[in-house]
Amino acid sequence: MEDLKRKLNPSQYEAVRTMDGPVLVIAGAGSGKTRAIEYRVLHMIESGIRPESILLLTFTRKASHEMLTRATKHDSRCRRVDGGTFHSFAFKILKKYAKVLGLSNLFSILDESDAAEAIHRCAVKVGLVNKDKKSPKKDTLRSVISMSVNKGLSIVAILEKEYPHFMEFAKEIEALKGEYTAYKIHKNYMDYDDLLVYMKLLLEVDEVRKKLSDKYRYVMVDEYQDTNMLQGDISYLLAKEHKNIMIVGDDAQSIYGFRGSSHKNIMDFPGKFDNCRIITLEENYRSTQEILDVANSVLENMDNKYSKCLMATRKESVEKPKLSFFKNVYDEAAWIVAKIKELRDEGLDVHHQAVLFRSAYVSIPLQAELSKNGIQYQVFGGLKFYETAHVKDLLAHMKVVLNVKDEIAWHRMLTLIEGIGTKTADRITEDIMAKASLEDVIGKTLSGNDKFGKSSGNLWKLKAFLKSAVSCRALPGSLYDIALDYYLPLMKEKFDDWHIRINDLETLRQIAARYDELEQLLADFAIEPPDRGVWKVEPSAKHEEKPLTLSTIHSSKGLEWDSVFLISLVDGVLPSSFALDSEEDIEEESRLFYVAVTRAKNRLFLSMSHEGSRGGITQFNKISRFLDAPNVLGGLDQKVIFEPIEDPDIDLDDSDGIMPVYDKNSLLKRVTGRYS
DNA sequence: CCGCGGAGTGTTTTT
DNA sequence: CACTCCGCGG
Repeated sequence: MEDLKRKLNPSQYEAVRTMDGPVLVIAGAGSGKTRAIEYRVLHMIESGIRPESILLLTFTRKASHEMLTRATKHDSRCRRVDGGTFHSFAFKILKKYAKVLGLSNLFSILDESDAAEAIHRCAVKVGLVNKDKKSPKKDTLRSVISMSVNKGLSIVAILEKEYPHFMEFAKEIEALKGEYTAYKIHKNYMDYDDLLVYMKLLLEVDEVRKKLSDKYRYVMVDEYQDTNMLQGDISYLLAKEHKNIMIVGDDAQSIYGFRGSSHKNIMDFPGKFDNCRIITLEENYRSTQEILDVANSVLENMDNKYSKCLMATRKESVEKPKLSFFKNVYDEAAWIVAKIKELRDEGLDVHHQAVLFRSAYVSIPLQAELSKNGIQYQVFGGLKFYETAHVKDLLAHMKVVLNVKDEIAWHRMLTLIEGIGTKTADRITEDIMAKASLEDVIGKTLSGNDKFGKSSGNLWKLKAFLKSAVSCRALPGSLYDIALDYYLPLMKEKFDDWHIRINDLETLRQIAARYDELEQLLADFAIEPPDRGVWKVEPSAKHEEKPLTLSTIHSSKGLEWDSVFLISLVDGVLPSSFALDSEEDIEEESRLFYVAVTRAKNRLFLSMSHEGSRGGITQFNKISRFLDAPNVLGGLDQKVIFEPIEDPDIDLDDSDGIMPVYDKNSLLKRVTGRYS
């Protein structure tokens, strides 16, 4: 106990010691909330609480893993604490209890593009694919329906705010939403939202809720400012019986509004329970005051209600945050890489440094520069490799082995085959849907007669693949191997750049080989997708250096580094141009900036480049509006590294006075040896 | 009915 | 500028 008191400040200590009843912890950036949770888990277990009865819900799998690993170092029993994301927890529970809702516990998860595909199928059924009127596309429909589910608002309300020009389709989309829901139930599909919707529904069943409350006596939810209405409801329901719940969050770091999260959740929490204890962690242990000043002054400039002002506990300071301007992104990338190497040479390993950005695409020039310099890096956020067409193709071949009714997967597989288009694939899929098992599909649907016209000749390979797939359905690694054997020729047909794409499949192979259950592999891919692997650097990376982190700001949440580079601080990138017409959205962007800045412990480098290209033409980039304010700029050390200068060639004399050597025809002759 | 080629469009953040 | 949708030829 004395030990705890020494390791924690009074607020943290209070949070750790308060085990029973509802607790709200408002924790500013860098205030040691991870530490508080870590020690709270530890303290609970040492006080005799069974680790299995603790549930730790976090926003990303990375976060929960990190927390539990740290606690496990002190006490190995911490490993038995249950935790994960809301989605993965819901999946786990639904596997066990789906039958209570009348659903099958053998369901497949639809990721976003699968869901869009499914919605498209329903849209065709409902007649929402209009030729004359410009009807919304499948991705738009998916997004509207999902937002309406997550925010608990009507389709009309969502359209009003996000897609007013599609207002005339409101009734049809409302109908589509119903159709889509029915479709998923019928086909044993769940999309991401369903996991939460059905989890909540389950918790509303008294018997189930009591059972789960008996098991999970203590609930903790981290990053609560990023939960949406459904996740909030799930949290209340989980604690309804015993009220032992601690939520931790920071309204100034709410950055997932686009997904329906609301910092109102955190404000409303104390009202949901009597005698909710509120603990505030204010002191910042992470960053220097100079860095915090930048963060503070950006929030100051918003007309919002963040009362918090971060105060550093650290007194020493390394250097003032620096703002640098460059001519173009290549100069920016080159300077950053040079700086990273400089810091490394001073003894700061690259793995204590990170480069953060608003959108993944702005990191591409930097990635090129890093590879050129042989620096290992790892990218978080942005396009996931499991979302790429080739990975989805291959996974489809594994999905149908698990769930014969997965018509989206069947359809995907079939259209890969030459001679089979949408229509034929529809017909075959329909036939498959009437079969009870994979064996039936092989024996009946693919029985060899040519009821599917000229494409039938190409189906025998599929049949052969499925035959061998049946025999190794229990072994994800082997299934992967035979699926690749079958898919590789198709992939070479489909993609010119298959030799690059095959790297992702190799990653997939390594992952698949680690699983001994197909179902778990596929679920993890949908719900807790692995990050893209460490980028392999040419021949020999120097003695297995841990990689540099490149990350979207969203994915950097909760993490910290000694030195942070925040790049592309251009108005239209951060804040994103999508946010510009809504005050509310711009505020969220400013919180994003705040999150980014507060990741840095000692050094912060802000940068932008002036030469932008939008839609083909170059334009002059303006500095992010968040920086362009006296109180922010005042706290920065500014360097104009490359002024946006004119192209030096312009200063050369032009060709006046030099006689032409070629005309067009003689030039052609000179170059090609031919006259036109 | 497949598949190719041209036109057009919108381009973020994540489970 | 990459991807999707549409229209046409085979």
